Amino acid sequence: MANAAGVSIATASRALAGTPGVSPSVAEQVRRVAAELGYVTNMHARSLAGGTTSAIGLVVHEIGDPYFTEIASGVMRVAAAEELTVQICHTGRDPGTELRQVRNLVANRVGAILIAGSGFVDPEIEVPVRDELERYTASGGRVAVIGRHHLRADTVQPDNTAGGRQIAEHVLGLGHRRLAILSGSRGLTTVADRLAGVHDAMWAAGVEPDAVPVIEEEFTRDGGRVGTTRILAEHPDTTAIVAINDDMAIGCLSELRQARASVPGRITVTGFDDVAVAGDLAPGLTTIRLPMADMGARALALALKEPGKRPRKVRVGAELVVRGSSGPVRG
Amino acid sequence: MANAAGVSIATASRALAGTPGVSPSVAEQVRRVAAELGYVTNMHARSLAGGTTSAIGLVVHEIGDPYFTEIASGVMRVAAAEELTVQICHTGRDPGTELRQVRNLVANRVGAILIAGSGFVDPEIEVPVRDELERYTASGGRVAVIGRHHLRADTVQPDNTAGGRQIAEHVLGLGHRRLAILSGSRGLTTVADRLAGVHDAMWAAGVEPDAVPVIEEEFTRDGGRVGTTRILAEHPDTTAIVAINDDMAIGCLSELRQARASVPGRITVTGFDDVAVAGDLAPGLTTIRLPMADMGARALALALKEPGKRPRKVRVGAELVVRGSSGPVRG
DNA sequence: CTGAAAGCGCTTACAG
DNA sequence: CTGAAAGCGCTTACAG
Repeated sequence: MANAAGVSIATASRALAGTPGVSPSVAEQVRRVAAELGYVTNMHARSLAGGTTSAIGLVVHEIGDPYFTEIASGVMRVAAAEELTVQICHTGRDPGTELRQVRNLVANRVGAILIAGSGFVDPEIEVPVRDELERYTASGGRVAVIGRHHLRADTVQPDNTAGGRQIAEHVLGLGHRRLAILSGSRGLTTVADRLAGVHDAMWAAGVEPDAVPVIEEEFTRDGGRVGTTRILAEHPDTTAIVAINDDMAIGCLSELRQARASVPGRITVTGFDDVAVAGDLAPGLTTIRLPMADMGARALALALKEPGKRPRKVRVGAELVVRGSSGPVRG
Repeated sequence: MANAAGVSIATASRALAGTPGVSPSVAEQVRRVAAELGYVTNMHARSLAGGTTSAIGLVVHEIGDPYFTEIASGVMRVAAAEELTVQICHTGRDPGTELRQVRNLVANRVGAILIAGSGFVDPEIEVPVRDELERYTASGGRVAVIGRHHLRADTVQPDNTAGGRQIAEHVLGLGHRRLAILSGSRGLTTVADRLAGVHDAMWAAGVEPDAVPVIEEEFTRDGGRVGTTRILAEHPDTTAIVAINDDMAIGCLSELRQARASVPGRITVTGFDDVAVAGDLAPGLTTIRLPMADMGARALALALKEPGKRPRKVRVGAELVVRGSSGPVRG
C-alpha cells in the first residue's frame, strides 16, 4: 500500500493514523490510494505496536434483560461518539463466567472494562475478579463499575436503598400491610440494597419485616411468574406485591392476569428500574426510575477520564413513578 | 513469563495456546506459572502472528430495540459456547454509519461479521457496504446477514411477506375493512416485505390497498405513538391498526390507552415480531412470531461453517399468535 | 518434545 | 517533512 502511494510505510502509517508530521498533500494522497485499494489498517498490529486500543469491554449479566439493554444503549452512545468499539459479554450472573469474561477482555487489551452487572454481597466471591482487575489497572487499564461491588474502581452508584425505601413508603402509604416481596437472589448487592430500603420503610411504619415474606426466585420475568404463583398459593391474603425489579414485576402482572386477580383492585404491584416498557403495560407499572442509559454513559465517561488518586463515585438518584398498578388497600 | 517457567517462549506459547507438541507435564507447569503471575496472552499479538481471531462482529440498528436485543441474545449464546468475543455496533439505521461500523470490524480483523439490521430496498444504498464486505470475504472473512439484503452472503431469511399476509388475513377475517397501517420507513426491506404481504391479503380479500392509509413513522415505539395520533386524527373511523413491528404496536397501544380508545372493543391492534414483552401487555398483543434469538444463533452458526460455493439461505417461518388485542369488528 | 529465528503489520524514536 | 530500523508479543515452520 505504501508502495502504491510511493511513500515509506512510516509515512503511510502517519497519514492513515492522522499523526502530525506529514505534509497535507502527501497525507491526502496516501488516503486516496488507501481508499482506492480498499486498504484497512490492521488494528491488532496498531495495538501491538502503539500500545493503544479503540475497544472497550462491557460486562452484563444478560443482554436480553432490559435493564442491561438500556445501560448498553447508553454505553454505545458515548462509545460511538468517541469512535470506540464495544465488546459485550454475558455472565449469566455466574461469578466464574464473569471471571472468564474479564480475562477475555484483558487478553483483548481493551482500553477500559465496564462492569454493569450487580456485585455480590459476599466479598469472597469477587476476590478473583478483583485480583484480575487490579493487575489490569496496574498495567494501565481503566475500570468502571455500576452498582455496589467489592472492587476498587470508579463507580456509578444508583441509590437502591433510597429507591427501596420510596417504593415501600408508597405502598405502605396506600394502607397496605399484607405485603409480599418478589426478590432475586439476595446474594446480589442490588437486591440486598433494595431490600434493605424496603425494610427501612417498614420499620418506620411499624411493620415487622419478618412478618413479610420475601419470595426469592430468578431475577427475571420468569422468576416473577413463578414467585407470584407461590405468593398466590402460600400467602393468599397478600394485598401488595413489591417486586425488586421491573422484569419480575412484568412476570408478576402476567401471572396475575392469568389468575384473574385484578390490579390494583385486588392486588397492588410495584417494580423497580422503570424500563422502557413499564409505562406501556396495562396497568402502567408503578416503579422506581433509574436513568439506566445515563448510568451506562456515565460509567464509560468515568473510565475514559484520567484515573483519580482514589476511586470516584457518581451517585445517581432514584425517583418514584406512580402509575396504575398501585392503589389503596381495599376496606 | 517463559523465563519464570524455565522454558522458551515457543514452548510457553504452545502450552498456553493448547497447541499439540508439548509434553503434558511441561504444559501443566507453564500454565501454573502463568496463573501465578496473572499472565494473560495478548490477543493482538496472537492474531497478528497467527492470523486467527476469536472475535466476531454484530451489526444492529439499535441494541435498545427488543428485536435486536433478542437476536443479540441468540448470537451471544452460541458465541459463548464457541468461546468467541462479540463486538456489537449500532448503525441507527444510517447507511453511512453502517459502512463505518463494518470498516471498523474489518480493521479489527474479526473472524465473522453478522449484519442483523434490515437491508435497504434501494440496492444503490448497499453498494459501499457490499464492496467492503466482498473485499473482506475475499481476504477470508465470513459474513452472514439476517433479512433481505443486496449482499452476497449467507442469509437467515424470516418470511416477512408470509407473516404480513397472515396478520392481515387474521384482521380481515375478523371483519375489519377500515384498516390503517403503522409502518416504518418503506425504504427498509423488512418493512417493504411485510407490507407486501399485507397488501397480498387485501387483494385476496377484495380490499383495495390504496384505500388503506400507510402511516410512515420511525420504526420505534415513539414512531408508533406519533403515527397513532395521526391515525386517530386523520382516519377517525379506523377499526384496526396493523403495526409493522411490535415496537410500534406497543407505542400504539400506549397512545390508544391515553386516548381512552378501548382495545379491541373500539379498535384492533396487531404487531409483528413477538418480542418477549408482547404477551405481557394488556391486552396481550396479537402478532407474528419470529424466532429472533434463534435467528441470531443460526446466523452465527452459518458464519462459522465453511463457506459454501454459493451463499446459503436459511428460511425461517413466521407464525400468527392471537392474543387479546384483536377482536371482531363491531357490527 | 523443545528452541532459535523469522515474521505478522503496524508505530515510534532517531537520523537526515 | 520523510525514511530506515527496531520493536510490540505472539505463532509457526524449521532444526535438532
